[in-house]
Amino acid sequence: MDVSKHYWIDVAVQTPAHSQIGGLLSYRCAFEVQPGHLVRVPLGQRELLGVVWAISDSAPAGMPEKAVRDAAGVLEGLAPLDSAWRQLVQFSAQYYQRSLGEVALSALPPQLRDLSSEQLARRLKKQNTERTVHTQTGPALSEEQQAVLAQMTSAPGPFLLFGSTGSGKTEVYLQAVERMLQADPQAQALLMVPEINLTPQLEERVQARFGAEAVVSMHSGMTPAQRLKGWLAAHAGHARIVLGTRMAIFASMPHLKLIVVDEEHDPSYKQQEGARYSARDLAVYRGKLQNAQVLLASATPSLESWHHSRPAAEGGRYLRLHMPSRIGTGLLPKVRRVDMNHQAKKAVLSAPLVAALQERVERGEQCMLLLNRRGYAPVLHCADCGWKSECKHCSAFRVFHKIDRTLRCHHCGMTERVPRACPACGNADIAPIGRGTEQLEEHLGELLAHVKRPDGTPIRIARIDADTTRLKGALESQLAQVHSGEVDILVGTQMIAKGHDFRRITLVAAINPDTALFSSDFRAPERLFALLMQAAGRAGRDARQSASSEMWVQTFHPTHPLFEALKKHDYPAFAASELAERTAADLPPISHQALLRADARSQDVAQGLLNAARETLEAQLSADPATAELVMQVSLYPAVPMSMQRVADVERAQMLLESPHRMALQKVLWHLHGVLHQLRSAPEHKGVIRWLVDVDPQAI
DNA sequence: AGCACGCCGACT
DNA sequence: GTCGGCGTGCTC
Repeated sequence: MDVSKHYWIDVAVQTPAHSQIGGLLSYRCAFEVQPGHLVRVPLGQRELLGVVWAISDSAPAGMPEKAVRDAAGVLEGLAPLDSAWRQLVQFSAQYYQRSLGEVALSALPPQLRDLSSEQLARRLKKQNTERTVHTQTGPALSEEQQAVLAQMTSAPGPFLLFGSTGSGKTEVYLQAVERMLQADPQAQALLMVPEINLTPQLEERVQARFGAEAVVSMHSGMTPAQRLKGWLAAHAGHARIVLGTRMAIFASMPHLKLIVVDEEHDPSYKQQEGARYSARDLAVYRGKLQNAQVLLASATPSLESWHHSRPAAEGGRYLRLHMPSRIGTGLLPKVRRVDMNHQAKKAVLSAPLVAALQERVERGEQCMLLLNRRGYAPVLHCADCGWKSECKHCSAFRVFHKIDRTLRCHHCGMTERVPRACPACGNADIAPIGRGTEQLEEHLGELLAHVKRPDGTPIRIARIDADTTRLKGALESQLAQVHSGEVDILVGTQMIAKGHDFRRITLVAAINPDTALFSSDFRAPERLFALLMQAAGRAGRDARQSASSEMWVQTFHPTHPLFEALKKHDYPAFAASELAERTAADLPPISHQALLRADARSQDVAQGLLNAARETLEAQLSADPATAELVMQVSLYPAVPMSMQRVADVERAQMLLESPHRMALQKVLWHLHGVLHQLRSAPEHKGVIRWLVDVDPQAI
């Protein structure tokens, strides 16, 4: 391009979709750039980093030419982001209803924003070394593993690997990566895990196999400098393997050839703020875009992926691969249900479970108890006047934490010392209701105080939940204690059920899983089943003890089909019955949903905006023959308060949109966007703080 | 979202 | 008399 005369560029900068400048901004440009280059551009008083999206020889239409400002400069030495990356960002922005710039900029390492060209040049120089992969030979594969890898060579995918816990899925990932790296000297692979806690152990294994040089990690726990370094290495193609959490789906990887999504059912793959993307769904999209193989894997797949992997003749789009057997002689633990109807009233721990725990500890084995409620008791109550420990700012109870004698709101963080007497009537007799992990730990200590380990030392009980792992490194050190055998019984929330390979645990118990059976959230049973299967997978990982390992479930509904399926470790049966219900009720994955949420000072205002938006939208769509059909295809439900109606003095309401057609839903959402802009300034909607759209919400 | 400008309360 | 509260409005 002729440098003497300027031209125009359209740039994505970080502006939210609901501001008036949600789209691309135009600048005059006197230096040479290509789409995908990073540039600095003025906006108001500041100078921002932006991504060049388009280049044009003619001035932008619709604005006076002198209103167009000059781009300040380009980040030199950085290859432009390729078109696949830009398409991924563009698709995400559109699908999840955010501005292009917001998605693009949040996909880049934050440090890139405030780096001068000189600083960047120094970084690039340091990086600029080819890195080699040193592949160690992996273990011999089972027949099932070999069959899976063979299928991956003969079909394009995407694949859903349905493999039970302990069937050796990780080894399949590693060998798939190995094969791909060897076939193509440039190829890159992306391995995703749901949680940051799970990256170190996979990292260790990947580095042991391929050498530390060629592997980088990407997750939110890294320092800004580490993030930049890893990002640059992936962007340059030097990092052959990227390992990370959901954010890694946006890593710039020009030679991407394989994406693995481990534990693909895990809700953590769905971002819950900003652009609410599903990294798992984007992985499938990105695979198509870059012609990379996509492998989703789980022992309890999401019903979405299960449904998509039905036989092709029935419309399935993924190829389902099976690995049913546990490696070695290991067996899945026996599932035992305890009918709590036949236990002492108000007992937290049933007598047979207590006896089993004692027996295991005395044999030198470890046990794990799951209770999905942290704190000591979920609510404090006055028997005299009926006062309960409500939070002033949220529609929730403050949880009693005995350890520091506080009442804490788990939603807004409001913390107060426990009152000595009832704040409403002065009665001194206030008591906790219900149990949390803290109380379970205490209670267990009392019940088993007399129990000794085989070496005669006293029993040791530990608790792991969000409260005990608040400090950095706390989780690691606590897990290490479990591994080293210092701990006999581990009590915790679901964070202990995920992925940690505890070799000596032989008994896992779910203390009170019943609430999920009758939840208003239609996905609650699916999540419970996955959690219990995953928890069961924690028991008996050591083959020598797997024959005697057990998964206990305390329930008032022992014959519930969910527990029947769990007992048989029969995910397909569970999935079939859930899918039948979803089909009958027209719920996802049969239909598609989106939520429009409004936050306001009052519930009326929040609902008012949503209902006005619905009515305006339906009127507008019906009036135009080109869009009238959409009204028939998409159901818009009346606004309702969210299940957590008030958080930190903000009232929240939501409106559900549902459609059998994904595209129709998308179109309606974009119209809705315009309608909300029209409505926002009307006086009756004063007091609206914000609105947001959640496409494919995972909880309603 | 930032960041300005702009008009009313308690402080060196 | 100023410092500063956050309400409205604009940014290629």
